[in-house]
Amino acid sequence: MRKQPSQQRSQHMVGILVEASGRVVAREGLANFSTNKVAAEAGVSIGSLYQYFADKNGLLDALLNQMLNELKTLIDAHLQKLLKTDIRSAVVVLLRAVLAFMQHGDQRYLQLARHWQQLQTHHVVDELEKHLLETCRRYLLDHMQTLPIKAAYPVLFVSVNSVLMTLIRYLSLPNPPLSEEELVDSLADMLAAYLNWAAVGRA
Amino acid sequence: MRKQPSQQRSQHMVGILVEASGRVVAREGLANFSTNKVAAEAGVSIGSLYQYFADKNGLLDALLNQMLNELKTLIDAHLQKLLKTDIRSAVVVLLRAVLAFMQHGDQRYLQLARHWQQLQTHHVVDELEKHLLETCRRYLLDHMQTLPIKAAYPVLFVSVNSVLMTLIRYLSLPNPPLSEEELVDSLADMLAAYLNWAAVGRA
Amino acid sequence: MRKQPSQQRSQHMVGILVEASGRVVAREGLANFSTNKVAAEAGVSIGSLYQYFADKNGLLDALLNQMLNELKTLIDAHLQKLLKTDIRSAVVVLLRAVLAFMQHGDQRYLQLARHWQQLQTHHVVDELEKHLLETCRRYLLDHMQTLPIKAAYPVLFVSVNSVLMTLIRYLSLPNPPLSEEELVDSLADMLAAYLNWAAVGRA
Amino acid sequence: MRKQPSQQRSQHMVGILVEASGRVVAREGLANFSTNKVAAEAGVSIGSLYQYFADKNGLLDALLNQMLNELKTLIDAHLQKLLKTDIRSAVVVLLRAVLAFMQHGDQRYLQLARHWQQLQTHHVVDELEKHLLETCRRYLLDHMQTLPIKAAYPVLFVSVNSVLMTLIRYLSLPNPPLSEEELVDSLADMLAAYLNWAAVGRA
DNA sequence: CATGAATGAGAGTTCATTCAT
DNA sequence: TATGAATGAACTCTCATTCAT
Repeated sequence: MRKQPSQQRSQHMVGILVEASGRVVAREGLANFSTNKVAAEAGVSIGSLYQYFADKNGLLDALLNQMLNELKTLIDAHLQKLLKTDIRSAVVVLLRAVLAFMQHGDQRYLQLARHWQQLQTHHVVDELEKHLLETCRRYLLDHMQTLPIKAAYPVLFVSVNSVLMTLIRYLSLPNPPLSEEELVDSLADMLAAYLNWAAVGRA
Repeated sequence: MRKQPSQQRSQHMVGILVEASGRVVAREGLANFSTNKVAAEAGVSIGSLYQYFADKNGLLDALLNQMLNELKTLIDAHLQKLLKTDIRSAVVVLLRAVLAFMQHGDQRYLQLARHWQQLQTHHVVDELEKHLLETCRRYLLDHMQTLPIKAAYPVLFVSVNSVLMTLIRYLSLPNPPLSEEELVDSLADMLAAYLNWAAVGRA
Repeated sequence: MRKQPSQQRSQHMVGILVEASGRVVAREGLANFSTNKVAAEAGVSIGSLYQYFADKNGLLDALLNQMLNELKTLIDAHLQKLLKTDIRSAVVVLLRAVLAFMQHGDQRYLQLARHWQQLQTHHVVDELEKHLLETCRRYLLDHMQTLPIKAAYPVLFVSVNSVLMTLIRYLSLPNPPLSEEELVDSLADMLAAYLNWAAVGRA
Repeated sequence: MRKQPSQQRSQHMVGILVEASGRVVAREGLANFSTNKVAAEAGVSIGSLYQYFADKNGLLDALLNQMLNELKTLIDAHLQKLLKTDIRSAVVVLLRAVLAFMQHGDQRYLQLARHWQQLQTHHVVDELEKHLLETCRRYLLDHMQTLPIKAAYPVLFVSVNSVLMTLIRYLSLPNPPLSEEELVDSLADMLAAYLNWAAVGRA
């Protein structure tokens, strides 16, 4: 059972452990991530770790949630700006921000993104998808006139996931066969073409 | 050095072990895949397993290659038909075939697809991508007149991966929020819109 | 990295494991020495063993170092006495001490001595040889007048190894064809004759 | 049970297997010596191997016996010459021959000599020792006048083993701290000094 | 007799988790 | 609560030996 951190010390401890997890993931990769290493990295006993996290997955859960929240914040930070531009520019801005986010600092999130499949917790990807879907929906709502799409769910699902998953695939490549510029541009082109088509073609 | 035990018995044993690997992967997932489980599943001693496969990765390699070859065959089987239709129909046909393939039987390939990141041998995904890229290129070459795209690499990369990765994402969802029909249609729409745009927009 | 568990408990555990290693070596020989057997012999889990020793060699290293230190102590304990007597007596005293040491208790050290070749860590034999060589050199220095040898390395090498290796050979014999007395006397005679000759013959 | 090779084919087979064993030992070392490798090296099935040799040790036994016989032959080949010279020269000649023998060709015997301790079969060393002892005895008998030793067993034991074991020790050193010349000379000096002393000192 | 596929005990090692202190 | 020594099941892989063909 995960402990309900009701006090400051607990919160503090949880923070320290998640931070340590991040460093371990960044330094050793997900494959070499272990509870003992996290405890050592945090300068905390392994016993204490288990007071705050039910098991190894709990740590990764928390780390992923942290990532999720930072990503949500990132998106929301760009939201007002995004709502005012055309799709292509919006996608470009968003993708550049996400790419930068993934690569910043010690790359802990890059490691997670590259291996999200083996993480039990799909809920993070689901949540991120949901957030993006809603952002999308809002965008389309704001652009009803130029892009009169009835925001059909399948269109959004395919749009969001194509971009997201292709990004992850790109980040997984040791020697990417195309530059970030090219990737971002192409994805933006694709999405713009798709949504424009969806607006016009169905009109 | 592994022995290269000759002919029928070997092939038989190799087949049995790969088949057992498939069942273990299907039942327990890639994370819980182990040589002992495969040997037990195959009703064979662990020693025998190591007469035919150098190590654990050899087993996964074989399983992945099997999948790769079946996928290639699947694609090539549809090739002539695909070359004669428009993009949208081509994508629809291909996706339906791949979806059926991924879900048939015990879903062993689905497990592999979901966890392709942790497989040492990225070469299988890379090969599949390559095969699809070439198929794509050939298709575009055959449709030069209606789709005069200079087959820029980024366009192909984004096209192939958007479809492939979104498919994998869809197959990973325990409760997919859209039907296969919807998924296939939307992906086809997107790709058609993108490639048409690429042809026209750049002309 | 092994933990460096601190102080008493550590030392205790290390002691227990080295002691158990000794018993296993004594009982089963070096060829059948295994980490699992040591853990079982120590009444400790295999996991615990690996908290204190990096690997199988670590265990043997410790055992060998123990032996090395005891031997060094043994030699040094006799040093003052040795320096005051003639060579023959010195060799006799030393050999008797080493023989007793090798045979005491469960003969664990005898096993090690017999199989020193297959120990990765030749450094123990080398160290012992070095210690003996230095003791020799010091002895000769103290007896410059009666034994004016320029302490040529080959002379020392042959002296030390002849005695040491013949001793090991003797200890390896299940039914020695001569008594300890006879062995010790003969070796002492040989060494005395050699060094005297070296002193006189080269003068 | 070892098969009694009563026919030519058997003899031939035994020879082939022993020869193969030699090559495997030479190439891979004693630690990596395995029955399967020997069978493969001999171009014979592992099953056949076990028709001629009871177990792994049987092979090494045979190999050691081969070595023993070659060494005996070597000694005997020098016998007449040796009997006519002084001890020092005799030891020098013998040691040079043995050193050359150990290092010739593919060094299979060097591997065996370096690891004789872990070979179950001490009887080979025993036999060699016996042969050398008898050769020694005969030598002393022939030199009764200049070396009137009553051929006491301990003297012979120490003489033979000092030389033999120091030689093995020398051959075990990866970076010998003295040259073969120095080794041979020093051992010869030691033995000559010892036996001369034994003759004179006891006279 | 020859074959060589099959065996399986046993090797070294890891790591998530527990529990006495 | 905090600790961290202790646990042991599970892992990958080897190799001497057997036995059905």
